[in-house]
Amino acid sequence: MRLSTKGRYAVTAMLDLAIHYEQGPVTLAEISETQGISLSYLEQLFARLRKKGLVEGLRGPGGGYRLSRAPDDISVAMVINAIGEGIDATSCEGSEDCQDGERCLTHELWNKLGNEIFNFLDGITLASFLKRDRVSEAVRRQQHGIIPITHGLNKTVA
Amino acid sequence: MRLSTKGRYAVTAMLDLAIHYEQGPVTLAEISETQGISLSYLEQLFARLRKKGLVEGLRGPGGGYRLSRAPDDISVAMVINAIGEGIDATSCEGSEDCQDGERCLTHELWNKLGNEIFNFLDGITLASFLKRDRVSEAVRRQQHGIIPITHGLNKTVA
DNA sequence: TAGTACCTGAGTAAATTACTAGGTTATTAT
DNA sequence: ATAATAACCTAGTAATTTACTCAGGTACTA
Repeated sequence: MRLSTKGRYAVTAMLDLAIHYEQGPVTLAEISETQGISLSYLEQLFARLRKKGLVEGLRGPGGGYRLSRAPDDISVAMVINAIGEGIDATSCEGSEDCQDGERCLTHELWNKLGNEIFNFLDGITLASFLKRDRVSEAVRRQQHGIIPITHGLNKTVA
Repeated sequence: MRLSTKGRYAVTAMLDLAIHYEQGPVTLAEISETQGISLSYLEQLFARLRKKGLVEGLRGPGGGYRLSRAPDDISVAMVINAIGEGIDATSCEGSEDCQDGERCLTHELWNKLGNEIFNFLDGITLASFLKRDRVSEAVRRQQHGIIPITHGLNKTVA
């Protein structure tokens, strides 16, 4: 699980496709211009998205890319996952490297957190991401019932 | 907002301190050995954690590091935020670079998502992270009431 | 006052990110 | 047919970040 600018590029580009869903395909040249991302870099990102079955490429004039599923059937987690192939895993997955019990524990715990973040992002689809009011409402609802946020750090994020 | 191996190093190291909370300080040499992280690298990470007021350093024999707050008062978000100083922000925060409306929209939307991830991680404290059963329960509760997870992607995460 | 451990900064190899260049296919409009 | 279009593919590369090393300091305490 990894979250960086690369993932943001992919998500914003996918949002572009989601906006123009059922309006025909969108060319990478258009996305490149609108979002200010290099064309060839986009091509590399979309090659991965295509291999994961998230988008379809249509060649020739009037061609471009379009989502292969409905916007409400593609989650942010799926996009980020498709991009960052190097799933990390940092060795230690049951066998070797794990000598003492404690190390295994923290690894397992971290994997748990990773899964939870993934599940969280998997609950946000491209469609819900566009209707921002709905998203923020849903997430606000999520926040209830768990450990309340007591620290005033929300300003310093990204 | 950024999530990488660096953040994991910091979180696992902080968990180590959380485990030995009220048992006196823990030396970086110990963490380095247990977790398999370079000592000097740890020192650099802890310098930042100290500047953010998350840990206290105690010099001299029998010294080491300890949490400056209780484990249930330090969130995963705070740790990750303390480490990754380069808050990203990728230009475009109201003024320049934003020419067309659409670009502004996606940027704003992305910032929204970033905040939501942060809030999510801010709800997970070092204490709750250790009591894993509690965490997973809390997160499971979170999952209810929002967009249900329909995709079976949980295996391929990190 | 010696030892332990924090602290600082400079440098560095490896990996990743973001991008460039130069092609080849496939499709469509003329 | 043919020319334009746009996906597709491959390789290389500068910039940045990550993870680490080295060499010193500084502060505390037994």
